[in-house]
Amino acid sequence: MTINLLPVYEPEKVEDKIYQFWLEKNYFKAPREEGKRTFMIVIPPPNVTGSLHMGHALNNTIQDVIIRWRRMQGYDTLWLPGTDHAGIATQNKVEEHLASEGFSRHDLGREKFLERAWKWKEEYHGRILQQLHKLGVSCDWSRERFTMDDGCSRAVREVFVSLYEQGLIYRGDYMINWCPRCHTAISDIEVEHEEKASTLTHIRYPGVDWDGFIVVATTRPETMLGDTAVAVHPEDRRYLGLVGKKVFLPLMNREIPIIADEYVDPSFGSGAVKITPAHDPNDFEIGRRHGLETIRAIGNGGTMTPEMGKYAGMDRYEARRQVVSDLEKLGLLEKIDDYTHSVGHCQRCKTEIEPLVSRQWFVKMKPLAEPAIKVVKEEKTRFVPERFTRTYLNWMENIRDWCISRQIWWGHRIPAWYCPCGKVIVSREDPAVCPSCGKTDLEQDPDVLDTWFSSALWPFSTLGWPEITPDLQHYFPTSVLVTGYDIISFWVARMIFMSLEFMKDIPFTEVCVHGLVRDALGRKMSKSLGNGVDPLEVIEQFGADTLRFTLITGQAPGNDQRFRYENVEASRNFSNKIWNASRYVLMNLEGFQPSGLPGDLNRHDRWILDRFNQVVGKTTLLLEQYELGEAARTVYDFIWGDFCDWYIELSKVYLYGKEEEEKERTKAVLYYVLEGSLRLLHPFMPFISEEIWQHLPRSTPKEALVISSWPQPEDNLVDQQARREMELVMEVIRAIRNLRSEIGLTTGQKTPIILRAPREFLTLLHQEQPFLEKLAWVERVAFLQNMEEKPSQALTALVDEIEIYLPLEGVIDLPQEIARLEKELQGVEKDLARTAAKLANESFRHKAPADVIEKERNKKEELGAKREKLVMRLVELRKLGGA
RNA sequence: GGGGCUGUAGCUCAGGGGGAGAGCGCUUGACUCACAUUCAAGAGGCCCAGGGUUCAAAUCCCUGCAGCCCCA
Repeated sequence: MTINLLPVYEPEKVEDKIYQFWLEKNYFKAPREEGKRTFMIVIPPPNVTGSLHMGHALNNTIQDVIIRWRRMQGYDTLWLPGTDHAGIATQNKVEEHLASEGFSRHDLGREKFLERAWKWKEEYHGRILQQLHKLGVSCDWSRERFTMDDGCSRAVREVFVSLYEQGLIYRGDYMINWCPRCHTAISDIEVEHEEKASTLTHIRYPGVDWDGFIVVATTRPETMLGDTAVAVHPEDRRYLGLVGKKVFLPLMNREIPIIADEYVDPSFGSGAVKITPAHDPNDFEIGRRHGLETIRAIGNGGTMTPEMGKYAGMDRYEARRQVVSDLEKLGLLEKIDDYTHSVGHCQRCKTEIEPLVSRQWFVKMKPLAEPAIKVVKEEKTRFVPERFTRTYLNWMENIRDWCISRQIWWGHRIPAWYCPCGKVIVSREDPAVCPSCGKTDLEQDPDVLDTWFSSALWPFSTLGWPEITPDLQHYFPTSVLVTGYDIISFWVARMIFMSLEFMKDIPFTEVCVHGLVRDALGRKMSKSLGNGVDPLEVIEQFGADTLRFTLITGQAPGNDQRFRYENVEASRNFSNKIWNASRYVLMNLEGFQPSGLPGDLNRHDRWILDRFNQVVGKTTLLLEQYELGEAARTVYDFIWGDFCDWYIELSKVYLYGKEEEEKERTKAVLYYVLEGSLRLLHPFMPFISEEIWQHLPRSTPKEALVISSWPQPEDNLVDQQARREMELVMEVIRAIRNLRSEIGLTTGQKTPIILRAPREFLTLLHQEQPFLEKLAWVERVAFLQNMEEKPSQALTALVDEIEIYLPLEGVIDLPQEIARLEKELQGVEKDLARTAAKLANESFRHKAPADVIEKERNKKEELGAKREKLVMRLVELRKLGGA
């Protein structure tokens, strides 16, 4: 075969071609074979708001590594892709776009607006797909889904109606979080809290029919316009006589009661608090307990309501200033203190949230949360790393009802209809007439559902539920969910309780949680900072394999990572290393037909095969534990450190030598290890591994690496002796190189070497002589007999009990050599002292395990021998140099 | 206020009860017949501080300090 590989790997010439090849051959399509063990992942559906960022690249790479590995292991594998309609986020984008044309969504109307939104979805969906292809993910595209496609919509409808029928979905007037900019209610977790420097305004409320006033403090003076009471703690002596009396609400000229409630903290401020049931969650609760009136002071647009007298229509911040200044004029402003408190912001647009009372739809959470807590406590679903179990449980155990209605247009319309007679109809089919009065002018609720409502059904809606499809029966529950820790409560938790409710089963057995990809300085990547790195750009410049490998090796389970181009380059260099190692092997495989490993393997072969075998075991174990970063590093170290740096170098002695038999044997081993390494590498770097694999000669008709098998450790490849011997040989080679560099020899300047070794090592060293010469640039190896005199003018090194001399007649710098050996002696003595102390310790000898003691004894012996040799050598040198 | 994570070489980070690791950077040398996106050698660290458990702690536990995150 002709070898036509360039000396530098060019991913752009390979990746698209290979991906097309995989697609054409349908390798990603899940076979759904009865009786075969299944492995399934549903993709966390990317939002159709825009393009994919580095976090998506990481998330999808992790999934792809896992799914490719399992596919190679022979599982019936399904990775189901899809996208999310992302209600508020997408609506905002489309509205922004409209605004640039000078329209609002209301100018357009609901229907036309939705057309625009679908168009938007089509465009970005296409972009996302293309990006995922570039990344090389092996999703089953024939099963792709969208949260608003017909099937998912049917699932949403079924779930809503069913929960409503069970009384688990209800509608009512409650305190919700309102975003005045998005103009919709949002759920508790869509509110981001931020510590903010603010002020605490102390206001005097004069007594009605009693002298004096009560001081209340607030961070939001404008809400006082909607106050309907002042509350104190029932046991607060300062106010004992006042409970039940009234105060005068300034500016609004209303009288409001003084009430007593346990909730009030008497140690905070004056011990009295203003109560605004319409604009504070706690006040709302107190208001309900005491039957207080709820007065809306702030409207949906963030401006004061028409009932607010002179403040009506004023922006809430302007009203704040005006209220304070008016109070001051009236002499009712006690003081203003600096104060820090946390303020809620809209997750989507960062506008300050307005808590207000509004009529919304809610999911009753307690009954749904209980089983969801149970399955995680019983480890039916397991978080990796485990610590995220706490995050999950903490949220689930403190859960509150979920506000699911959104006052936007893009999303699943709430399947509720209102009849003028007052009847509310929630049904699976669109109703034509009111079942109670027969009227036909029914109106559907204008609101849509929280995006996460449909995402919560994702693991089963994508498999066809509510229909019981073959896919659903075959693949559900899914195997693992791969996701960032930032959406455990948004998404993971909700999938678990929805799945338990509707599938009567967990949605997945494991949750593999990863961290965020930050910028090189450790900051979150964000649009506003402009510090985001576009994955596509990295792919174009360095290739998808490189990006994938960078993300995977930079990853420790559940931890954030920084994206740095230094790491990208390291990964790029690694792919080039693999490329060139493969070139070397292929160049030497002329006329080779693989037919398994030969029977007579030499030490080098047995060593690399033993190492390979170890790496297979270790990599597999790490993947099972979702330690993908460690797994990738293991493969990296093996390919570069063992295979390239050592075995390939050793193999040159055979391949460039004369023995035909040795050449054939070496070729077989090179082939075996390279081919196996490509298989280990494939989940991490699918493109380059497939490309090279396609160039390998084959005797079996297997057609692609992607569907080949995952290597398994084999007992007959274990070889402890080869391992020990090669470690020694490598150490000797390193020691010689070390000596050579002491005196600045270049690789071209070959030197003789004199060895003196115990008998047990002589055969080994004799056999390894050509390799010592090749790898340590030695021209001649001489062996000293036991009693023979050592070379006086020479550098010395010790490996085990092997003495290595690098003769240097006349040029040796004696004082320098003595200093070097003294330094080494110091190190040896330090180690020896520690070991000796350990062994001298009686409790160590009694309580430490036998193997540890044995090891320590051996160490002591070795170190002792080494010290002796060093001391002797120093004596000789000192005699010579007179130093 | 509750919970969590991190603190290891100049930088970024792995690891983890018994002899301190990688990549990058740095120093020195080499275009050695796969690769200079390379090869070889080297310098560099009381593994945040204090206490406890243990024969043995960088590793486990507690406290503190510093930074980050989540939840209320």
